Amino acid sequence: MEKIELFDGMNREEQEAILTCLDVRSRVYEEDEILTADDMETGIIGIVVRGSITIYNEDFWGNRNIIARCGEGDIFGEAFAGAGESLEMDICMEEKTEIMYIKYENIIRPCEKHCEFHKLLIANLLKIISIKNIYLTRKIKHLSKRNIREKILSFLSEQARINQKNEFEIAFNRQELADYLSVDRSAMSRELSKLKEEQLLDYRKNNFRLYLRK
Amino acid sequence: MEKIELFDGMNREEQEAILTCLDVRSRVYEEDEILTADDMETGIIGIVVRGSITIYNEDFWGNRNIIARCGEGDIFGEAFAGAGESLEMDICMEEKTEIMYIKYENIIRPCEKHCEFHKLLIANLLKIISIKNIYLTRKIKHLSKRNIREKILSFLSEQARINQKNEFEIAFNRQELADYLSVDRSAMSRELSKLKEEQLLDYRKNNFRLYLRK
DNA sequence: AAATGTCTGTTGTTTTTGCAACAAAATCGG
DNA sequence: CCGATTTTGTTGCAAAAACAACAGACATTT
Repeated sequence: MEKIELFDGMNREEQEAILTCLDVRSRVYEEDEILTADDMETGIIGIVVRGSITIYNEDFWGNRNIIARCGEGDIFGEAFAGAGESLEMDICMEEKTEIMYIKYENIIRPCEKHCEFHKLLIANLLKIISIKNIYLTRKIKHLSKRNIREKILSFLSEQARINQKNEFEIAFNRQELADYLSVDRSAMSRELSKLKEEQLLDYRKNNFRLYLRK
Repeated sequence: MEKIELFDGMNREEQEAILTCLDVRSRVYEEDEILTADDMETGIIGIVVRGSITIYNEDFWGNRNIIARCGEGDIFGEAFAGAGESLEMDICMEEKTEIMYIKYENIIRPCEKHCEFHKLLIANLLKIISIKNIYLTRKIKHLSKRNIREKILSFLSEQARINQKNEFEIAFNRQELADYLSVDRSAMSRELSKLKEEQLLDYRKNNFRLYLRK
C-alpha cells in the first residue's frame, strides 16, 4: 500500500480517506489466473496492490506478445480509461495477486469533500502517464533505426544527454540492452566492438564514453 | 482556433473565457525559425494555432531525428510538462506559424471562477496523452518484432482487432506502411507476396484479409 | 488515346542480422 | 583462493534485409 505511485504525496490516513471516497473495489486472484480484455469493464484503472502481473495480447493467429509487467504499486489500464476505450490486452497473474480497481470517472470528477486530494490524484495520474509517454517516445526513437549500429548510437546519445556528459553508466547489462533494442545480443556485441575500433566510443562493462568524430 | 483538441467540447465564448483565465501567451514565428530545447521554459505546453512544425532532436554526433510533426490544433510538450521535465527536443517551423503557450500549472490547478471548464480541460488533456500513449504502445509492439514478416503480421493483426473483422482497409499506402514499420518498402513488398503465396492473407491495394492457418 | 506521374511488385546483389557454438572475463559463494 | 556460474566477446555460417534498378499497374491530365 505504501508504494502506490498514484497516491504519491499522501500519508496513510489521507490514502484511507480517499479510498472510501473513490469507491474502490478489490479482488485477489490466484497464480496463473487470467483476466481477458472482455472481463474488464471500460473506464476502470487497475492497481497491483500485492503480487505481479504480465500484460500481453494475442494476435490474429493466437500468438502471445508480452506488452508489460507490473509489480506492486504499478497501475495499468490508465491509458485506455483516459482515452475512453476498452482495454485491448489480457492479464496473467504471475503469482497470487491482489488488484484494486478504481473508476476513472471517480478520479477525474472529484467529489466535494476531499477536493485537495483529488487534485493531487489527478496530478499524479497525469505524471504517471506523461512519464510513460516520454519513455515510449524514446524507445520508438531507437527502435525506428534501421540497423543495430544506429540503434546503439541512438540509445547511447540519449544516455549522454540524460547524464549531460559524454561518459556515463547504463542501467542495462548486454542482454537487457539487446532485448530493449530488440536485437540479438551477439550481433550487438559485434557492432559495439566495431564502434570501439572506429573510435566513435569506448566502453568497459557498463561504463560508456562517446567521442566526437575521430 | 476551432480545431484545438485541448478545448474540445467548449464553444467559442467558453474558449475565450478560459483563455484569459489561463494566462495564455502567443507568438508568431517565421518559416524555418528554430526553437531549441533551451529556449523553452519547463512546465509549458505549446499549441500550434496556425501553421505547422517539425519536432526533432539531435544526437550526440549532430544527426537530426524527426520525432513528430504537428499541425493546426495539435499540442506538444504536454508529456514533459506533465512529468515535470524540460523539453528534450527542438522545433522547426515548417511555415509561418503561430504558437500559443499555456503554463501547465494553470491547467491542473484550476482557479475558482471557471471550474467547470477546467475540469473539461483536464479531462481533454488526459485524453490526448492517453490516446498518444496507446498509439505509442501499439507502435512499439510492431517495431519490437525481429523481422519484417512479424512486423507486418503484428500490424495487420491489430487492424483486424480494431475493425473487429478479418477483412479491412488500412490507412497507409505501401511506402507509408514501410516507414511506419521502419523497414524497406521493397523488402516489405516481397514479404507481403510471400505471405499471400502461403495463403496466410490476401490483399488488393489497401484492402486486406487475414486467414486462420491454411 | 497518348502522355505523364505515382504507386506497387519483382529481382539480383550486397550488407546486415540472427543463430549457434565457443572462448574469455567477471562475479559469486564458500 | 578455488571452482562454479554468469556475463561478455568472438566467429562462421545461413537467413534476412537493405539497396538499387526496373517493370507493370493505375490514375490523371491533356
